[in-house]
Amino acid sequence: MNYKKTLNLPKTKFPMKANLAQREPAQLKTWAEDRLYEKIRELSEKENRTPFILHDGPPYANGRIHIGTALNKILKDIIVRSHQMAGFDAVYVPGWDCHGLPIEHNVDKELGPKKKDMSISSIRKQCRKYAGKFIDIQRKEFKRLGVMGEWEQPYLTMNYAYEAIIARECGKFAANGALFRSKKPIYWCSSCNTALAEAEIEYADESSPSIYVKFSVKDDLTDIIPDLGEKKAFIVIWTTTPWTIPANLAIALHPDFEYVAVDTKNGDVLILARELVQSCMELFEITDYEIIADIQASQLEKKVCSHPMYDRDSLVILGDHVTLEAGTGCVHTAPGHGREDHEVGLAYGLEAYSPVDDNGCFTKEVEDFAGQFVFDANKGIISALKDSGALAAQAKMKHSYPHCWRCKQSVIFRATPQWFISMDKTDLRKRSLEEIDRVEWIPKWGRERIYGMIENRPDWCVSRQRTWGVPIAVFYCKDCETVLTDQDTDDRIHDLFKEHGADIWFEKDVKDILSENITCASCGSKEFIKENDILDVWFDSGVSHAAVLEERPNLTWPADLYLEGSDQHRGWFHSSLLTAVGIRDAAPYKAVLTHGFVVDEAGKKMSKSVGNVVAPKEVIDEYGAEILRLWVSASDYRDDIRISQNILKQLSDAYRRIRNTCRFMLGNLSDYDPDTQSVDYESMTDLDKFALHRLFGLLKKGVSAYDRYEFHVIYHSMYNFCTLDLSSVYLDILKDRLYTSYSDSAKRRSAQTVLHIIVNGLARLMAPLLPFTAEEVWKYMPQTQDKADSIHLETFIEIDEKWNNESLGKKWDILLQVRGEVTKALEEARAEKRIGHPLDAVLTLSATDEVYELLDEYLVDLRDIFIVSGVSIIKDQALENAFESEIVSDLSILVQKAANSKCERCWVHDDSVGTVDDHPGICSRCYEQLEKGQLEKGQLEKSDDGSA
RNA sequence: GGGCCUGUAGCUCAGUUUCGGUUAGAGCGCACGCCUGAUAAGCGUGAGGUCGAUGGUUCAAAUCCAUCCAGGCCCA
Repeated sequence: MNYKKTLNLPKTKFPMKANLAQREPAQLKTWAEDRLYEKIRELSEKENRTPFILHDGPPYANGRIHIGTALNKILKDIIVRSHQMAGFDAVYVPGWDCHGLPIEHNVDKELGPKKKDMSISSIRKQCRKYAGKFIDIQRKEFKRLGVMGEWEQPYLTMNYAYEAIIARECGKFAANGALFRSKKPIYWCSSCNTALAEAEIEYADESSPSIYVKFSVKDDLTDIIPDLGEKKAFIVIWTTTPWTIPANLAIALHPDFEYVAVDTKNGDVLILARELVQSCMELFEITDYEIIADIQASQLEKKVCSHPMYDRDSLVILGDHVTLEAGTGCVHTAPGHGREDHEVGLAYGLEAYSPVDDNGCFTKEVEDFAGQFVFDANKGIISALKDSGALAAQAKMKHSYPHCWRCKQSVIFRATPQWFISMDKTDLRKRSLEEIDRVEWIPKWGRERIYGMIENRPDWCVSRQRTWGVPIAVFYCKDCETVLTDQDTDDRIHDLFKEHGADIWFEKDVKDILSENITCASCGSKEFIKENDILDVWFDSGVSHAAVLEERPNLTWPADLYLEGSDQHRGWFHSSLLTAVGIRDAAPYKAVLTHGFVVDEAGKKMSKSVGNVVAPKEVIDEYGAEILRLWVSASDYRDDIRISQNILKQLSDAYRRIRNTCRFMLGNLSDYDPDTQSVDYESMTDLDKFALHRLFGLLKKGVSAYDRYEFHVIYHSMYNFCTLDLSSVYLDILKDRLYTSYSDSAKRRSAQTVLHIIVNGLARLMAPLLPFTAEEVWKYMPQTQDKADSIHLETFIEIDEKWNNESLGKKWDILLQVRGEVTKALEEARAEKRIGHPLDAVLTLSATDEVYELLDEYLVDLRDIFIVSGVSIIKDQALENAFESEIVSDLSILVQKAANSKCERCWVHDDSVGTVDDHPGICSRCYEQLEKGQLEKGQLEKSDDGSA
């Protein structure tokens, strides 16, 4: 007889093969059709849940998503989902950053020469269209990752209402006095007649004049150079841009370098860095010289030199940017023509003097050279210096020089009027630093990072001479340049932008917007200039807290959490903090979480040229989004995280293991109704209680790990639970009970009750990490009265405190340790070919003390626990030829081949096999189950003899 | 060059903080074996680490200190 049919083997339609790449899109479609996200919102509202707001940092609407974007969005989704399941109302509004140079740049390229004939408005329309295209592309990609949110109502920084708020917030900075206009050097292309951004600069080698110039010191230096006598002291500078000499205002020395006075025996004493004396003297062709004094840079600070060409002073200042790599250690400083020059100049109150016009020609301020193109003027300037005796040496030098990306011409650095938000006029810096300490930074070092940046940053330059962005919507007085601050005007601008978008600014004249009776508060003038510069895009995204959190009724200000890569300490966290503190005097977030960057298996950054880039689409197509999510879940994202085929392969193996474990449990629940057939905790076997004890540990750990955003802890615990606690112990032991017991037996129902609790708890725990798989498991779980249509409408399982059974746990820890020794003993016997399957064996265990007591307590269960055909125990006696445990003291295990016949049904070797008349091939236990099982089903007519 | 961070088996992670303390753990992968009633599954056993390097403090260092190397982000 074939007894296999009499067993209760697992039965489920839950597919073993995940087929994620195909199944996921179908699942997404179903969720969308079922309006799952809306249902979650409705449920949350009905239950009046506490909101949890993760505010999305907007990705830039350009290009396809890369693996880093995927990481970021998946992390956000895990957090949103886990908070929803923890009982919050976790609304997620995704956003996009739409303005800015890269889009304008790409549109430029698409338009080509046509652009010249187009109006600002029509170029802006093209940019808007371009951004819209990539928003659609990225939205599809994000949705494909399983990220849930308000995809049909995202926030876009180019939405009219958003643009209106950008202008409004900027206006508030103008009103409170933080916004001011000042000159700052920027890259300028004289041939294209335009300002250039860093990203528009290409570097190429170029040959430039290299000159050394003597600046005579006006102040008396006899204190510093006692042997100076009647000789003249000069500070020598070096530069490769002679045309900036007319704009020289200072000479910078390094505060820590050693300087010396060199007597050149011709009446001059030259001051330069000690380390560079020799090389300079060779250059100057001076062979006879003598160092006559050591000088500290600080001794020269604020001394005054004469400009070598004009009747003007040049101040000696100190700066850390000075190097000894080339030159003299004394740096020619023209604050209008160099970034570092400008910054160090600010500290000494020097102006950004830049007597150069839009065409790159000197203005009329520059005697002798007015109207000359600066590069052409180099020659004349050099000869003028030579004539006046200020030129110490000249040469040519090849070096890397910035060029315009479009016309390839050399660019210049030139100070132009820019708009700034002051860090200090309104105590913005101080207040921001105070706010930083009210925010929770995760990991903790985030605080140091952003604190240092805010502490040291210069004023925020918010103006860009560009087209695609939101204008700095302010007017300033034509006569005195005072910024107009007028609430009515600001309100009107806001309303205009809200209705027409920011384009309106470029289409209207001053008089269209300003009412006629407005006068300058400072000088009474009625003439105003409409600013046409646009705002730094960091300002756009930086005010998202105002444009999104404050505007949408289902969101909160401040947000509970911002979550971005660690580059955003300089970026969005930073700009958001400044705009929020500047206007609202508080940080817009309660906590800030950062993640690292995705690197390759060797820890190197990804780059196209190296060829180590992993694209999300490829991973999704090959493995499924779920594997990408598992990768995010398994990694400690606070550091950089690695990805490679090898890692993905490993995760996909791990996924299969989790999936199969669930499948096996589902298979054993096919005939179980949780509503009517569940067994009370008190009536369960100890093994079942132990399984719940372990589940308790997993769930507690998992839920608290979600709370701390430590998802890799959940992944590892969950995975280890599946393999160690379930697969190799609980489920393995349970097989005999589940298969051989009759369907409705108490022992089987006890096991099924536990299995159902485990799948239920496990599926819910994994739902935020693996939303597709959790839903699939959910679908195949037994129906119950209160089971929601989707697992994502549920919360984490309610953890029953009585599952926590420490004393039982301790007993089973020992039993499992003994079991581990038993498997070793069995393996030894198997290697000696004495047995094959463990059920071929019977065991004799010798133990002492508490181990013996414990084994004695569980004696009848040991056969099941060890999955062998028989176990007997002896106390305090030696066993011949037995396996001696090295881990459990005084434990030895004798493995012998089972002598009894093997039951055809349960495969256990038992002495009752052959004693049942009608069924000579099976054991009495099986016969009993068979009988009860048949009775139950009413299938066995001849069993009504009263024996059952 | 500066600021912040990281480095533990081939891979993913524990252990490092606050308190230095047996032989540094787990799983995967790998090798070998068992089973064929989770079967494109399941079970078992085993081999893998000078804890990035060097120096120091200490009776004792993966853990504390210093320097260096490698890598990442942000500045310059």
